[in-house]
Amino acid sequence: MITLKELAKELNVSVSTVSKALNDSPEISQQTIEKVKKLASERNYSPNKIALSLKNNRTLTIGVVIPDILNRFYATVLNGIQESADRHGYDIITFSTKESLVKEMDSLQILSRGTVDGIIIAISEETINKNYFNHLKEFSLKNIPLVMFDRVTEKVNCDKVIIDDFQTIYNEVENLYKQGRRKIGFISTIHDLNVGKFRANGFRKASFDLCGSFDKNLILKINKSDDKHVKIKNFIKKTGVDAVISADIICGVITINIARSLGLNIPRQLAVVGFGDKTISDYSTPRLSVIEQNGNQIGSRSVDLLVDRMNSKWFGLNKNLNVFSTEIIPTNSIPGESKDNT
Amino acid sequence: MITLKELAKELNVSVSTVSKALNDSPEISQQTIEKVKKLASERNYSPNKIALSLKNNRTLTIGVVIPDILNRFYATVLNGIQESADRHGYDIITFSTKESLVKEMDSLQILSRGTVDGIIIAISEETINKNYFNHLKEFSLKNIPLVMFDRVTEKVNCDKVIIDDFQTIYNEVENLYKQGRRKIGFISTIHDLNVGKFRANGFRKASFDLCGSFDKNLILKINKSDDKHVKIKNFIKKTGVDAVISADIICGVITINIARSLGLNIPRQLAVVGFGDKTISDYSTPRLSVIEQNGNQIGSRSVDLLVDRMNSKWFGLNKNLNVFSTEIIPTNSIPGESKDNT
DNA sequence: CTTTATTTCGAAAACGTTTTCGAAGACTTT
DNA sequence: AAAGTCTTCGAAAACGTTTTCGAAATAAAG
Repeated sequence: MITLKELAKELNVSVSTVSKALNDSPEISQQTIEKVKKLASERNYSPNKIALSLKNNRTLTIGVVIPDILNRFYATVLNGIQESADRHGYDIITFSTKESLVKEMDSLQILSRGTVDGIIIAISEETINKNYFNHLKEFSLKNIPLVMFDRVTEKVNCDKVIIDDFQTIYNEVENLYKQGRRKIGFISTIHDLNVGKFRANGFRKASFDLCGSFDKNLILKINKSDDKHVKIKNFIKKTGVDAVISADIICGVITINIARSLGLNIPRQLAVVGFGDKTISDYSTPRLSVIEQNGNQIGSRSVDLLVDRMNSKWFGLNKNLNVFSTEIIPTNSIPGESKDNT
Repeated sequence: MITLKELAKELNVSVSTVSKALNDSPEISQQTIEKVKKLASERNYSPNKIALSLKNNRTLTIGVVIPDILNRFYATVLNGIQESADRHGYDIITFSTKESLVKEMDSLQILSRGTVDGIIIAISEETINKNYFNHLKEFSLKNIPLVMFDRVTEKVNCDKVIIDDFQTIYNEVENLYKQGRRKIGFISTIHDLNVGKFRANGFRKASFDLCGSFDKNLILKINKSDDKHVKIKNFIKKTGVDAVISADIICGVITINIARSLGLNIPRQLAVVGFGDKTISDYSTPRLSVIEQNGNQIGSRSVDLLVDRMNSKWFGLNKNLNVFSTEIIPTNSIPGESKDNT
């Protein structure tokens, strides 16, 4: 790495002159500006980002903490964050907590050592279960901007980006009902998370509102250790559902495959809708109809909110720093062939 | 962020004393050490990483550049990199180039501004097609350690981590042949990449060696704009293959689904093997048998090699800095039910 | 020719650390 | 009591920038 000092020495001028010349300061004559720039470009000089960060108390870096990078949804959000951060001139440094509270605390600890200007986070499953949020609250105190997405909690005061899980599922049930489905099932692998609960609640409420009653057996909870194929097969056979909404996409695809191996025609005898990412719908024949949570947009908006807050922190735009917003990103219905498209 | 200076002021000692006390220097009396540590922990002090980076000329950060974070293989490698970097005490800063040469150059440009100690990269498709590697060669000159994985090129001198695409496919063809398959097909969506070419070559060579001849029609090339479902359906019908190896996993799953919709029994009438990630095999019924390239291990080993090289750079271990190694990570055969398991 | 204004540059401080070196004080030793 | 030895701490430099302020040199004005 070539430094200002080396350039200065070679040109027999001072470091300050070189710095000013490269920044087109009016203090420096055109002649020396050109001289300096010429050598700088020859030597491929570009300013050391670490030194700048130290000087400006600004790293132009965003910290991102997600529960699992192998989860496609979070990868998509990360992708959206990347793109938006890039647009705003920020780099990102990522941590994947593997759903562990300890790892989450470690990650935040590292990030609070001056390496980032702000943080975007979706909290881990363990954090939610243990109901422990002190490590997050500290950031408000330290005055480090924080944005939570997807996995949020009202215990922490900050900007948030979420989808309306309840309403989305509610609407989907309603939609299937209008298409004549009367025995609609719900499959969930994430009933422990609040997003999972919201989705299940949306399902329950819609069932009540539409049918006047609600059959508990129409909800299938699958745990991590369960054999999904077996449980889904039994569920279909036992309940005789004519439509299934899956709270995650994998079970949606599996449901299609199993239903077909049971000789059911899709979507005539069984409609299937999955919650998740559209690209995975390709994996099934017929293609799974999906309710997509727009991960890219969630990531992108999170960055926007964060950048807004960082700017008002630094440049003191007249914004009330104690008022936080919660943004709801709409879901998209991506038509496949696993349900009637109306 | 609380600083040494503030602690020093509050304790009426010098900054150097505080620093030494926190680092348990023998120069400082036990009494003051305790006094300092007490206040430091009260104030939740931890040293500013940026300042340390500047002082030590070491950021303890690794730059990672991948073609697409939405590609599950690269996400898995990134996951392996995360874990291993964590073990070694490094943070990572990530860039996703979207297969674009320009983005790749931009990313490397940013990373060469002192933010990272070393770089791990899989080059983009465009970079390969345009055969342009100057931006990578510069790193050798700048003496920044570089490790390439998966998408590598012999044009750049550095450590590399790859799998043996050729041999892996060769072995798989041989295996299927031994199981009695005589009309083995090969489906590829990545024929432009060198890894894709290696795989195709392995297929060709094995076909030659085993059958003494090679039928060009048994290779199906699918382009991005093609409808995979249609092309694969036609391929199966036209060629009458009794086994299919897919160079990527998505087409493997699709092949299973289409074959079944054509009334073929899997694996009796058609064996299917896919190259890729095992978790996706869950998406098909029967489960796809996969050849897994161990992304986690590829990532983990890349970090190991990089850390090795960074250490020998700083601590001058007697290692020849001009000798680079290429590590080949073995592939795993993950049994599913889409071929005979022998 | 002196004074003033303008142009052009350099010295130094600052960001937060660690580390080298010197100094002051206390304690031993003759 | 003088000289030497520890113990304990502080001043200053360094990492690579930018920026403020002062200084020198040149030009313009009287």
